[in-house]
Amino acid sequence: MIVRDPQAIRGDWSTRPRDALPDGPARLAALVGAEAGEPMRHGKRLGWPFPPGGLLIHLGMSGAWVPGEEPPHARVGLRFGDAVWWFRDPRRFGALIPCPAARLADRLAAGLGPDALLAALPGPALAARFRTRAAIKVALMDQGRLAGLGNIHAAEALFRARIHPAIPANALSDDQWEALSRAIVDQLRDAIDAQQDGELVYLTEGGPNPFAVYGREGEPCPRCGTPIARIALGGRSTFYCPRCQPAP
DNA sequence: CCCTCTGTTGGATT
DNA sequence: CAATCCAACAGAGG
Repeated sequence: MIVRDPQAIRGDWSTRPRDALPDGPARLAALVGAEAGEPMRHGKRLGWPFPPGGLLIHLGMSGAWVPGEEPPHARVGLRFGDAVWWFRDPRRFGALIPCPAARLADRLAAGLGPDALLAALPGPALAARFRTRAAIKVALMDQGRLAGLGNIHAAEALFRARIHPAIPANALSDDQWEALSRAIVDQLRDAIDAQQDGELVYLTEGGPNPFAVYGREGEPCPRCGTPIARIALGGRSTFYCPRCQPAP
């Protein structure tokens, strides 16, 4: 185990290096020699047992695990046999949280709604979790309502469902909830499939933009050709097609 | 070179 | 409540 940045090791789900665990490196070192168990996921969080210890992981905005030579911005390296896997995280919002194996599952799900893929909800159940006047796009990104959608996949799911991102969540029709329920699952499944035989991880890693509307302001909608629009919702850029996703 | 803007997350503040 | 700011850093553009 190699710790390049002790502040990547946190005591709780925090995006801030200042919330580093004081004895973080020692707590991580306690995992050395343990046999890895089956990793678990809930929303954007990971839990990885190394009984009797374990590790909770959040990649933040820019975190990734990469094998091989030490990359720039390496925070922690874990050795598995001959291979070293590096936690690389330029923006330092990612967190590695030591946690007893017995507590992993609880802490993994604490404060989160159901996982958008593992516990996908049919339309009516989805609607029940979104009784708010907040814009549907903002509500979709609230991990306490539904866990797993961030800025990119919330926008992409709304495009698939043909729903304008600024519509108040509690104003959607039954048909729209049904469409959104399917769109969320389809979006996440397709995104995961694309990553398994490609490397479409982040927009900034070079290569073409793999998304239908995200990051495509002014470009033609892939469905109707209308220029993609961009607005800010909840302080974040949101992309949509003004024709396929009509305003409320 | 310097300054400003933007960003894949999430929490606190206003 | 909804909008704004902030954390921390890099890259792009003026």
